[in-house]
Amino acid sequence: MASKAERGERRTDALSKERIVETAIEILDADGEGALTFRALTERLSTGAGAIYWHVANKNELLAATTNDVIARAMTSVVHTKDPKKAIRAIGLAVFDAFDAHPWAGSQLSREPWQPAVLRIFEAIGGQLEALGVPQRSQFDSATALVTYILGLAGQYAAGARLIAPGTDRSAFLADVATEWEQFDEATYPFVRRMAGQLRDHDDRAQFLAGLDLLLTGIASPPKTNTTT
Amino acid sequence: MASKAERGERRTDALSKERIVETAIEILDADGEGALTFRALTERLSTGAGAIYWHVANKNELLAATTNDVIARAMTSVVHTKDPKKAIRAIGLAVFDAFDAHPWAGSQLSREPWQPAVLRIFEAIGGQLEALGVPQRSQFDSATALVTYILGLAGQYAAGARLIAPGTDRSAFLADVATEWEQFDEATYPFVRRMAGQLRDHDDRAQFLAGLDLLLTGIASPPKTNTTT
DNA sequence: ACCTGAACACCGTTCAAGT
DNA sequence: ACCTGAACACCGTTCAAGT
Repeated sequence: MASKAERGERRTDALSKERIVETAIEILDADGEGALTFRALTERLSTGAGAIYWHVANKNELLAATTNDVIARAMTSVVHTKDPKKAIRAIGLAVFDAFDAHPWAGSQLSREPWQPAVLRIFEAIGGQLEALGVPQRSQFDSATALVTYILGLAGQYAAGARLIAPGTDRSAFLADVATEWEQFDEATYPFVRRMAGQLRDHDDRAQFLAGLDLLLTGIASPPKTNTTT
Repeated sequence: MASKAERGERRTDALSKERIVETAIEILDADGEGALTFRALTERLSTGAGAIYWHVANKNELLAATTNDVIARAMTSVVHTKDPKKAIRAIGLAVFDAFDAHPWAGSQLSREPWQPAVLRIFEAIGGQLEALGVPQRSQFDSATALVTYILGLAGQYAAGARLIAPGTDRSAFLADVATEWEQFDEATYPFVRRMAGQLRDHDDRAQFLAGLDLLLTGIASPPKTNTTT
């Protein structure tokens, strides 16, 4: 009655959805979105295309699974706090760091926001709003605004990763763009020109947090009653 | 010495980048992102693939051009106001309406945020911050937060368009998702469950504006000085 | 039940050749 | 200078056939 597993004969290299997802993440991390093809995957797993399709419906499902993996891991790393603002900041930074490490996940998330991964972020953030003093009727808008902001960042990060060739110096890249900004026409792009210096020196993570804090400040402010007085 | 144009012999059907971009927008609007292929384009323009490559470097450039067209048109429709908050709201809504009418543009924009279209939005919004009383050193963070939020929305809208089959009833779709939300596990998704009703009834445009106002409130609030007192 | 791998339909892009 | 359209390399997906 002893199963194969009990006899220790389990093949550790057997194909499974987990192993496929894991390998896909390795390819995505190493060589980016464009490198994940079924051919690359079959070669790496030394199998045929049909074998992968036995475990996974199609490429979209595979990408969704990789993204969920990465986000789920990020969410479990969030330390719990009583302070709701700190908690939301911690969630935001965990997601930010996940996008920083896996920019392809940002691309996937901003393209398919109905994924479980997004719902998890939505739930985690929403759960803090009560403690923040946000009235029930405003909680949906507030949580959506926060998630939209985070997804916006996700897309930008993914785009950055596509643009900055792997191995290229980030600050050199920013300096190049800043120099472009400085050369724009003063009449039509005065603000962009003025911001060039700040673009060159800014820190993405700090800037993300600054924006998150702006939203949090707005959310925690008492709503304007434009009815009486 | 009279040119062809002066003699009125200009062929109105001559190929040009403008005509290619225009046709691409027609295809994208009618049948979505997936429908824009070089084959569909050559058929519609009754020409060869090489002819298109003569005017346009590649598909990415073509998509960037279509998006810029759509956003540029949206930006010119923005009515000018003295009130900086109203002005930023008007910009946001113009962009929102553009994504509503052309969801594929949202997809493109959130994937390639270094495009001229984004810079135009960034400039238009940034130009209002001085009047809003935002200090110079905070303007970069504030403008970036607003643009990130708008790009986040862009991605979500594009995703929605991909998900909701053309011709499907939007409110029926939302009702389906809301019903799913109501059936989630109470222990792990209490917030999501509580929000199901609001999801069913919400208005995207109003919700977008609500989030924008949260950001604006945060931006207009005097910054916390955590040094003295 | 799970895997193999050739075959299919389709894609963006190139390029020798035409006008 | 501008256009034609066959050809190329590559993609996701299918499926008859194997174990």
